[in-house]
Amino acid sequence: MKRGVTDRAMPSGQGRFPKRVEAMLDAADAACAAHGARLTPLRRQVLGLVLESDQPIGAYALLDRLKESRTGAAPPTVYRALEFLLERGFVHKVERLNAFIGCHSATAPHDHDDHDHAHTVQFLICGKCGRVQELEDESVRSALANAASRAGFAPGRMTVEVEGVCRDCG
Amino acid sequence: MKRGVTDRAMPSGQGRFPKRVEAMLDAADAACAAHGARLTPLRRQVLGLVLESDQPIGAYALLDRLKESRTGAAPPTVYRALEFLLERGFVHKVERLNAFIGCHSATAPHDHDDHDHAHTVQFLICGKCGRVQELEDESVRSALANAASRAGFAPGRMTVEVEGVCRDCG
DNA sequence: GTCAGTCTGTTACCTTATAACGCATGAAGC
DNA sequence: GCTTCATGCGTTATAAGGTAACAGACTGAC
Ligand SMILES: [Zn+2]
Ligand SMILES: [Zn+2]
Ligand SMILES: [Zn+2]
Ligand SMILES: [Zn+2]
Repeated sequence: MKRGVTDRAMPSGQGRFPKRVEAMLDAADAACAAHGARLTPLRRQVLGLVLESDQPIGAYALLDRLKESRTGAAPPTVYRALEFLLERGFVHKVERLNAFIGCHSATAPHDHDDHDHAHTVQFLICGKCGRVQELEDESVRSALANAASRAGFAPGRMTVEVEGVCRDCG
Repeated sequence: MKRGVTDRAMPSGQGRFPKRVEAMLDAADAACAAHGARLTPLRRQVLGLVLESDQPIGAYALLDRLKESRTGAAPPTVYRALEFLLERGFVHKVERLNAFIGCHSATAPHDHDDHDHAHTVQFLICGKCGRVQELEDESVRSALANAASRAGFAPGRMTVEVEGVCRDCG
């Protein structure tokens, strides 16, 4: 199916997100602009969908939502957008869940250009409610960096995921 | 295809592993016996295949090897064996790679009944050679447990995976 | 031997992710 | 204007990872 110019000029899904999400999207947009990257309508929409979910969301669940407004959406559509968003640290992948979650520090209004953070992630995964909380604990990071160094290992991306029971579900 | 009793009595793949692997298999067997668990021929074979690989190995790669001697092998065959082996801590899953690796401390001759260890794993993943080294760093574990507690989170299984460059590849 | 529980074979299917190709858009240079 | 190149996306097809469900075979207890 061919798509006309109007689809670009007036992307569906635009403006549909709650205010708090739109604010984060604007912050992400600004952060992109500052680095010569482009938060295209598609990427913005995917990021919005991830951010409005209070739980990690799978790629195919995202795809289903995308299809509501983009008739041509297919797996590569969402995976390519996710690739960009992961690279920039706007979203993270929860490996244990094969699902994606928005990063609140990367999309904070005061964009702290924390590009390294994109690749050093710590999650607390509640096995009851399914919600995931992101940590940024320096003692964990440094303990891990030290342990790696002691093993003669040059550490890069770090994934830390703890499954358990959150405060609300305790 | 139907299989006779002879296949059980003389399971293919038996005795085919290198000595160091057979020693670990015997240790695992003993550990199972001590807990009333059964390291069946299939489970032993799958564990042997995982252990003889010096890299993490995927479920379907295991399946391919299994098929060489077990004509009826299908995905559930290997996944069920892996489920058992994961539960007992004889193998771990590397989440970032969707692959499985043998645990050397769980299959050490002097079986230290480290059942908790099954669910608290730390890996150093070399992005060049693909090999994975397992850590058991207490400072990382405790830093993570503390961070979780501070967040009101009751920690359970912990997954720590660091991607980088190993000593040999540095 | 019979029974219940466990383990495995077997079929079918679902979920997650990527490869490959080509068109559309937009900026850069002539 | 017209080319040229890079990027983003649509589209099709397929790879890779994982489970459900049911039935038959085995094991150990009675
Ligand atoms: Zn983050
Ligand atoms: Zn919870
Ligand atoms: Zn281990
Ligand atoms: Zn290496």
